[in-house]
Amino acid sequence: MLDPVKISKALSEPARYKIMLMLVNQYYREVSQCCSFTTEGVCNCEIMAEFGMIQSRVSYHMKELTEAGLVTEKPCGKWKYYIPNAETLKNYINQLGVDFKL
Amino acid sequence: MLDPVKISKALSEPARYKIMLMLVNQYYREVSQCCSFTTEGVCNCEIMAEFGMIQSRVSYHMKELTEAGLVTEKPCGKWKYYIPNAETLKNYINQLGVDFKL
DNA sequence: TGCATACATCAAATATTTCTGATATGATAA
DNA sequence: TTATCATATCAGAAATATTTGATGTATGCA
Repeated sequence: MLDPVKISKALSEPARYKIMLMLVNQYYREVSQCCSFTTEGVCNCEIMAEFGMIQSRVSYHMKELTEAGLVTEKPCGKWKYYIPNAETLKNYINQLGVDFKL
Repeated sequence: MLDPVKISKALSEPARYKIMLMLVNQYYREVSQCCSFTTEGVCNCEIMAEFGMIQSRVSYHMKELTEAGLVTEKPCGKWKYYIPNAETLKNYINQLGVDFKL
């Protein structure tokens, strides 16, 4: 099911942790920076701008986060929006509690 | 203070996660396998035996766990016992909750 | 249609982590 | 003391992860 080692690894990269923080804080806004209509989620190009990262690097990290289940992708035309997956984070925390008897 | 990225990294290695599970489940026993008296904690050689790992490999991983604050060392003669640090795990979980607004 | 934009993917380079065997340190016991 | 045992540390090898630039794919617009 949920693999706490895999999620730990996804969170263990500083750039990825920062991206997760950004997603959590900005994923719901009135007006998106890219699409001309209201939407939720943060797109690739916003992450590039925020951290000064090149496009392929952002893509790589978003794939890692998505494969760990920490992020959900929402394509929107030629853009792609990312939404943090609170369920996975909750399950991860819960699993740690069970595994380590907290 | 507490660095969630560092703790994630410590937990992101399969061998280390398994060692943490072992520590949590065995750190308090009536009779130690190594010392001739009752003690708490699991020693290096028990971890070696449990997972079939060589000594330097166990030492390496225990150092990583200790430096992340996940384990506390308790020297006992020529042995060294490791005790899981529940406080760090709790703080880690708490920090994730704050950071990701759970 | 052709062009521009956004993101994905690839291969190569670089960086980092993990593993191993050798050796060092420190404690115990004869 | 000397021998032995448990653990630490080191240097090199091996394995993995990350970064980059080039190229591919798909969408939207003129």
